[in-house]
Amino acid sequence: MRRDVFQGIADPTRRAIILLIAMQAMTPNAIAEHFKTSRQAVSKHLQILTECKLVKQEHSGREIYYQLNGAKMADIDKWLEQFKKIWETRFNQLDEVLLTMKKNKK
Amino acid sequence: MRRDVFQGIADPTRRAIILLIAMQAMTPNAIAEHFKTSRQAVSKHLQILTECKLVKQEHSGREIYYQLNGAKMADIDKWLEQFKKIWETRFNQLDEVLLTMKKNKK
DNA sequence: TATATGTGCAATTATTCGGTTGCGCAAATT
DNA sequence: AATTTGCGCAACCGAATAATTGCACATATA
Repeated sequence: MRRDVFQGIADPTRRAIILLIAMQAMTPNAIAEHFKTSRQAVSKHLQILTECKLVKQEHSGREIYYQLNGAKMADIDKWLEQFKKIWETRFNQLDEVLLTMKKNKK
Repeated sequence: MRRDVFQGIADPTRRAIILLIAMQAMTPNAIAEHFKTSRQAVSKHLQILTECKLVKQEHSGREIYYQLNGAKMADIDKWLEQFKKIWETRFNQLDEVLLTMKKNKK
């Protein structure tokens, strides 16, 4: 299944997990302790987060530390950037309109 | 049903709709023309976007113009801000570590 | 070696999601 | 007044989602 970042952050539990491991890389068990759901459920969320590259694994013996992939978080920022540009353009157009009005006035 | 912004932007069609009306407010029919889905399907997406306040309506006779609520888009930006702060803190801590190492060296 | 621990994976279930179709209603058009 | 147009709403359907439970397997620990 093809996942994207926006699907990754859609679930509130997953956003909480992201926030947790943003501060410190953690194992599934350690993460699960912070929630009232089972470890397996957390593991599934981690799988989804891994699929959309929001999270990276680091193996250490039998433990697996999950850590946030900051670069992928930037994808969201990038998407938002689009709208900032659109709004800027809007304002520029508004400026032009005002300028034209001013010209026609005199 | 309680919706949040992240659920709103989770679906690719909805993101496309958001982008469309970001440029110009549009009616459901006009929006639907840009996709291969039915008007009713688009209407459902608009309903969801309205529920999470990402979109506002403006009635004009029997037509309804949907426009983007930029303020709500900022919610996403706000959420991302958290992580930027966490990362900054991380870097500051790294600075401290390097500083401590430097001190111990001499 | 036997046991405990950390993990992923498969099967199951209830719920939600995205879509279609059909309908009713109010506003425009004829 | 009759018809067309734009819209929301409800019923329905197949697919995806989130969560639970049970299991298998590798790595520590006794």
